[in-house]
Amino acid sequence: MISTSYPKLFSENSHSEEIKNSGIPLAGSRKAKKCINTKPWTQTGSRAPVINYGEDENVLYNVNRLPDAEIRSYEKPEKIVKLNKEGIEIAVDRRVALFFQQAILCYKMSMFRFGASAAVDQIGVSPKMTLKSESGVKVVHKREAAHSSTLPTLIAYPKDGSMPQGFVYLAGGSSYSQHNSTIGMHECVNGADELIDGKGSDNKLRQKAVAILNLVADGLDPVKATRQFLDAFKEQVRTEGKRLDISDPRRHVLREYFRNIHHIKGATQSSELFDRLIGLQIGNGEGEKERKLRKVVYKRRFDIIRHQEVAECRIARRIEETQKVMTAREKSFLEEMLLKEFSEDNTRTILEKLLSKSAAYNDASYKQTLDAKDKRAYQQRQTRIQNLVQKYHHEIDSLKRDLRREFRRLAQDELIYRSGVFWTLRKEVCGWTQKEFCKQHEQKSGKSVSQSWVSRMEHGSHLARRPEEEYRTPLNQRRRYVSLSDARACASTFGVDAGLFLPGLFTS
DNA sequence: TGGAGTGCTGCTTGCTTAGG
DNA sequence: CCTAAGCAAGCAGCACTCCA
Repeated sequence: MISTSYPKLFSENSHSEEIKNSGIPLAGSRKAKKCINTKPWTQTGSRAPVINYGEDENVLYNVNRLPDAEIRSYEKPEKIVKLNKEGIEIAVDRRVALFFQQAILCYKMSMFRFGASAAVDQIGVSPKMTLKSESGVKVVHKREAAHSSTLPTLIAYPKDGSMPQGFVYLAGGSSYSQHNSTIGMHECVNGADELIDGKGSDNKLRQKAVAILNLVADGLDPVKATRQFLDAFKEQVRTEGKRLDISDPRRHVLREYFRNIHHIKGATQSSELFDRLIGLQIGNGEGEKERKLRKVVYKRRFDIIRHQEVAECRIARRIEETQKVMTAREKSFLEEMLLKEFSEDNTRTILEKLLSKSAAYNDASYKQTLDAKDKRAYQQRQTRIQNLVQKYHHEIDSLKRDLRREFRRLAQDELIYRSGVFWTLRKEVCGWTQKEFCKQHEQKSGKSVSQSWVSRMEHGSHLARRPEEEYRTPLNQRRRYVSLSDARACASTFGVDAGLFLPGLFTS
């Protein structure tokens, strides 16, 4: 079985300990982060939301150019909902995707009992939208920032009673930003959300979702859990809808929700939707090979997703620690400095996700598009950042050292993940011996490899057989790192998509 | 000054064999 | 029979020297 030869790296035990140790208690007041209509370098959260506003683009970008009749029509509930149709569709999609992600992160974390609290972070603010015509017809749409997640603030309580007040589960990582990103829509949409979610102890969706996650922590499969969640979601929408007056705009929102849920529910019957969410292409078939592939690869994928998230939180905590002594302005300068410092592809991706901020403004091509005023602002910031680096050079040097170590570790973990996938595919999915693989590999890729080569490829997938000091050959002779080009060539031999070997990126 | 030659080092890899 | 590790060959990169 997998467990006997699975490296410690991905064990549930080590994860839950680490998550607990870096857990931070719930903060008091709600913080909202602006992510559009600012300079690109101050766009906190610009990467987290899919869209900022849910309205139809034709209206959104023409608020001053619409005919009177159309403007007036947007006072009617059904038209308000139609205006936000796309936003609602994305919101429902994300609710399901984000629940699935949360389920993966909670899977087998039986050390914790989970609970929920109201959102304390909000990425994206939502100013009102005014539709106005030349003749003076004016309709104001009050917007509210609607969280896409049912459980933006998931609280974990260690069952051993060591932290009775609990802590925000995996706060600071990129999944946390995803769960706290919002879409700005007419207030009736958020109103409908509030009806569905409830406050946590009223047997509405939030409470039901937490209950499902607690089952997941005890071993319920995240895919099954997501299907259960969808059922609960649908049921809640139906119940709330029935209670509302026919003229209530929220009723129309709920009806639109219902249509979307019905649609997604169809998609969740097959495995393709879940494959896509964790970045796998297994194929649309539900045959024997696909079934087997899912059974073994999903577990690996869940593990690496959780593992990355824990690492991200650790990195986020380390950055926060350095920021503690700084003013708010200096804090944002520090983030920019890091984005610039770690600009190689792999580290940049991690940091961008983590800080919910795109570093594109540092690219030469972007700088050329700036007008004179913006260019000056950009330059000014660069000077200030340099001053910051001088002021805190001691703290910043130490932070950079630590981050480099973290990134190296992450890269290492990814290699171990790949070698695990290799072993799984050869043994569990294809049922080949190492020698058989050599034969197949030569036939399919033309590259001749030895049995030892295969053994070395798989070395990372199991724990060391003996204590390290007992080996006479160094590690680099026993292990071969699975490079991306290796992965591609081997994927074709196994007859699977090369994406299986790549780290699973979630809803990004 | 630059190119060829030399030896050192570290890394990868196939062959062989111990051990399950 | 299958897999992992020890051993050693082969190879690339590098510093260094020598010579035209």
